[in-house]
Amino acid sequence: MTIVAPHVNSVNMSTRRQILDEARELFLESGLAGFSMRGVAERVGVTATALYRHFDGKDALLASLLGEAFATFGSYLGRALAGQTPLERFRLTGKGYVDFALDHPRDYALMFLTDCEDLGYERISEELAQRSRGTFEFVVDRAKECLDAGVFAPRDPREIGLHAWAVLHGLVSLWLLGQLRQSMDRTGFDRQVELAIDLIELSLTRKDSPRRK
Amino acid sequence: MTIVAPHVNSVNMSTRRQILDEARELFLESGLAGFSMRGVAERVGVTATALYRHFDGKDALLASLLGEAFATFGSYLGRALAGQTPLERFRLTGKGYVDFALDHPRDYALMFLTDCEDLGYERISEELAQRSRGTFEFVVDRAKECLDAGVFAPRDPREIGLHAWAVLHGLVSLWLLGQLRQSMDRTGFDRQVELAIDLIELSLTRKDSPRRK
DNA sequence: GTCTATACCCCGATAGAC
DNA sequence: GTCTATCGGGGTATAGAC
Repeated sequence: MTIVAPHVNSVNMSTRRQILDEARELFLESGLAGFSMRGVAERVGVTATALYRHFDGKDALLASLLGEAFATFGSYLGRALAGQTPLERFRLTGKGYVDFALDHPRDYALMFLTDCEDLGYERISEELAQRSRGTFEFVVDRAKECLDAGVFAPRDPREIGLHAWAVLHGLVSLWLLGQLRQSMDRTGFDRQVELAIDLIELSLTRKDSPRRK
Repeated sequence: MTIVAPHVNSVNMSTRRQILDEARELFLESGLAGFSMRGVAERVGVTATALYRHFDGKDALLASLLGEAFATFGSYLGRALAGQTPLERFRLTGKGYVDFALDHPRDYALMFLTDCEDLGYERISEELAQRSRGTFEFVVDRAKECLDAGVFAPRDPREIGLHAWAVLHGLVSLWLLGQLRQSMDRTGFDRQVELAIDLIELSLTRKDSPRRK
């Protein structure tokens, strides 16, 4: 536990901030594998042990980066609210999801491609878990909108949200992990994303009344 | 640079085999994070450096484990050929995929959840890349069967295969990485897998002639 | 050929001095 | 708050014993 002094001077504040900034930069450059306390310390200009006065350890530092990543992620999804119809907002949410993953691949990897136990943020701050749930709820809400409008055939909105999440996460992670590198280029991938969103919609829209779009 | 060992005598074979077995066991117990040359060596009863007489390094050792994993994976997919109709074989392929992932989570993680660059099997043996392509071709063939039978609406079979792969990979990887642990149990996950396969089928089957099943 | 011993450089983390 | 010193754990290259 860190006890904060009653008068937080600007020097302490900026040190923490500086560590965070250098940590982020190192992480973006080198990924999780190349991310080390010693590396961060060198950039900041202090010894590695000094970092432990500001963060509880490597995991805590990564958790802070993760928090920033989730904030950015939320803003990407939020753009979908500009859509004019429930279905368009649902589709734009998917777009935003993929855009975030491609714009911030390191962050995405930290958020969704790292084993929660592997480098132990199993008991990561409750604030993060909540933020994670929150973003999922956003997707579920988009699904509910479509259900209420009668665009989607009746189904559990959480099942819909999870399915859509799985489809796009699967595609994005295959791409980011290099599994598709030898069989398609970026253009081909973008087309596959389009197709995936189309197929999700196709499987969810009701067939009896063609009031879509 | 690389020492190729095409023909090895039986004495080497058994040592090599023993290393491989202990490596596999350690990997299954501890995962990639806990997998170390020193750990393997201790189990085998030799020093760590001795392993380098049999394998080019940690990556080469992991590549061998990966090869065995792909063999097992192939047998899981192959079961789908017992299906009576093209659509059933297509669906059974998906089942086999998920079954493999759940029965052999460590292997699955090594195959599909590890960055190809992270721990450098970027230029992994061509044999492995071919095996990987081969399993994908199996899925594509199942899609072709359905297309030829008129069960699926006309579409590029490779796009279908990739989509189905992405859906199940996404679902499985969210599960294996613990992303769903707090929101559903194993039963719920199994139901979601069923749903995912249903939705894939729904989005691919032709709507004009109901000659499915 | 196969192994051991040693060594070098990486890492996370702690204890205690200033 | 930051330092030095240090521990335990890694991958792997080299030298040399058998």
